[in-house]
Amino acid sequence: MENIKGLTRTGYCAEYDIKDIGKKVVLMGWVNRSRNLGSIIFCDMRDRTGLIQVVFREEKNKSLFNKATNLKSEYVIAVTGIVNEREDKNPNIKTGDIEIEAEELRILSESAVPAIDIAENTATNELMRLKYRYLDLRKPKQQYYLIMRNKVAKCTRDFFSENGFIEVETPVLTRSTPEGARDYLVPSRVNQGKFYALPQSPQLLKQLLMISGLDRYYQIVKCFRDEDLRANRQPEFTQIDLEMSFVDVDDVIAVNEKFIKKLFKETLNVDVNIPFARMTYEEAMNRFGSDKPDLRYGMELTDISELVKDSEFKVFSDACKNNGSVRGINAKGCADFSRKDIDKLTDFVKDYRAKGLAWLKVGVDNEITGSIVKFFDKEQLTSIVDAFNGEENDLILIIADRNETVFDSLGALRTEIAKRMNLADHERWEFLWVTEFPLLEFDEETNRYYAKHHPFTSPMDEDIPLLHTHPEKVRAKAYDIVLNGEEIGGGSIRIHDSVFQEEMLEVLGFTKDKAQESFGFLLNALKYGAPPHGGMAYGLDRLVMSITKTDNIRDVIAFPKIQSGACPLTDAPNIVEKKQLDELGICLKERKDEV
RNA sequence: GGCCCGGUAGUUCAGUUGGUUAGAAUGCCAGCCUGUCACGCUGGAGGUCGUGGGUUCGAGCCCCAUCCGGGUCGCCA
Repeated sequence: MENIKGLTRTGYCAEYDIKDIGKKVVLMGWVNRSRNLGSIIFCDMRDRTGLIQVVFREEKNKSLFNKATNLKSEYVIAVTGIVNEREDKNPNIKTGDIEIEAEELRILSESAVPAIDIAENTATNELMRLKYRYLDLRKPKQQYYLIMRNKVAKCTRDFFSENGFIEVETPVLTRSTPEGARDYLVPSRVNQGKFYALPQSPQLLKQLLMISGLDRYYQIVKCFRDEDLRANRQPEFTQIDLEMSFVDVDDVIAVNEKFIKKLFKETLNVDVNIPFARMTYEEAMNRFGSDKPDLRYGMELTDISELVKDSEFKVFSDACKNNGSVRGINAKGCADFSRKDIDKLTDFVKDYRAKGLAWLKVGVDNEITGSIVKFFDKEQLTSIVDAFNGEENDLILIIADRNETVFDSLGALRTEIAKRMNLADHERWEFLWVTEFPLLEFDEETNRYYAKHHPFTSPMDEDIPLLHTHPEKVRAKAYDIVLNGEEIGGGSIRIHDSVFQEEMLEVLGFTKDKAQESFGFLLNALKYGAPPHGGMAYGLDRLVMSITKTDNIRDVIAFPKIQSGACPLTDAPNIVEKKQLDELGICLKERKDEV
């Protein structure tokens, strides 16, 4: 192996073009591919900017040529040479008009045969890719994700700095607070038997910063939640977190629309129109069965409860009687779905606790067929189909159940069918604010109310009188920002009155003592002149996913974890030395498989 | 914890009703080749078919259990 003594890189591989012909250059990078034709070798060299072809000719320099015959995939090399125009150009790569006529070659580092394909574009299984993540990240596509993520972070810092926000770091070793996700715990050596918790978000600390008078805070910050992983959920993820003093809902929304506008201009050169559409939670649920509707396509829900509440079809009439409803969607042009297809959709909605899926097809001459025709006369069927604006070749899918189940399953079904029929225009960016979320949710298992957002969210002023009489009807000053059917962020105006905050905790079932024990530091702080304040947090990873159009969160994280929460590269989590446990005063229970 | 999909050569995959010595592409090794660009041509090496058990004359294929990966429901204030 050789060193780079005396060599200074003149530029990146893909930075050169036809204008540089005749220049002497020094390049460093990886061997993407080498093609040996016998007396001439073409070597594609790669760095993070792309590829450039290097030529070695036996007739020109025998010893240099012989050295080049040793080049293999992923060797690291330094090449000195002259930029030449190619005899045969390659329009498929950026530097296809030129090549480097090699004058010197140094092999800086050899490579074992790569465990995964880098130059090939094969879809290697993810476990392998993550185990060799440093190789996987050599792929241009993977580098694109990280480069885009950096652009988002840079633009975020630029925007919030320019708008008077101050970036403040909050602790990673903090305390566990009740409510919310499961905490990651860190044992304290100095205080044995006590634990830090990693933050699920810096929520309370940023409120304290408002009380401190920082006025506007932001932070790009890691958050941790010990819950099961999903395609868009990692146990550690990054938030763009912000908080503002002396604001109400519209103020927070206005600043964030400006931010998003700048972000999309600078990352994708896309002009988004502001202000964004707004919709209340109630409207979103009624029209789309979801609090994060994708507005790139229609297929809205239709409520036919009134039409069928007295029908002889028990499934429909019972649902209406039991405070539920009968609703459906019209899958335009899907009448060619087979029974098997529809059975699969039925299984699909069962995942969302729906007990079944009723369907009607509109055929030639408006002939109506389907699973429920025998329960209705012709006139009734026509009125149902009309309610859906059903036309020839439409498939109408109906669910009768508790409202919650109806919305969950139809909302998911709408998304599923849109995916199957490719209804979404992938070039469109549909932003939406969903507002007026319910403040509380009742949990039947524990028989109490939980904060839907978090316990520090302010109710809407006009709903405060309902807090003790009809808690479920109280709406919150909470808002989510939705992009193409994905929730990319959310926030709320917070309670800034300590007495009212205590009252809220009481509604949530906290005794005075328990509230003081858990949130005493906040309740105390609120007594010392807390300004009205509110804020937002974006899921940075999800935002980058949207911008880069990937549906896998692992793509936008350099070293992500697999579904079990493990890191195949470092083998974390792992066992530790007994000595470490002793110092922490921790002794492990025997594992079942060791008993 | 439930449900669905997957696990066969270094990698990506095929493998018929259960039937001879488990195939292909790519990668790798050797040789040839002066304009390739997924270079080409010739030859070669490379497999506990995730693991364990069962059914059978015979299992990559069927059955049971189990492990691993992905998706999803629950969960994620």
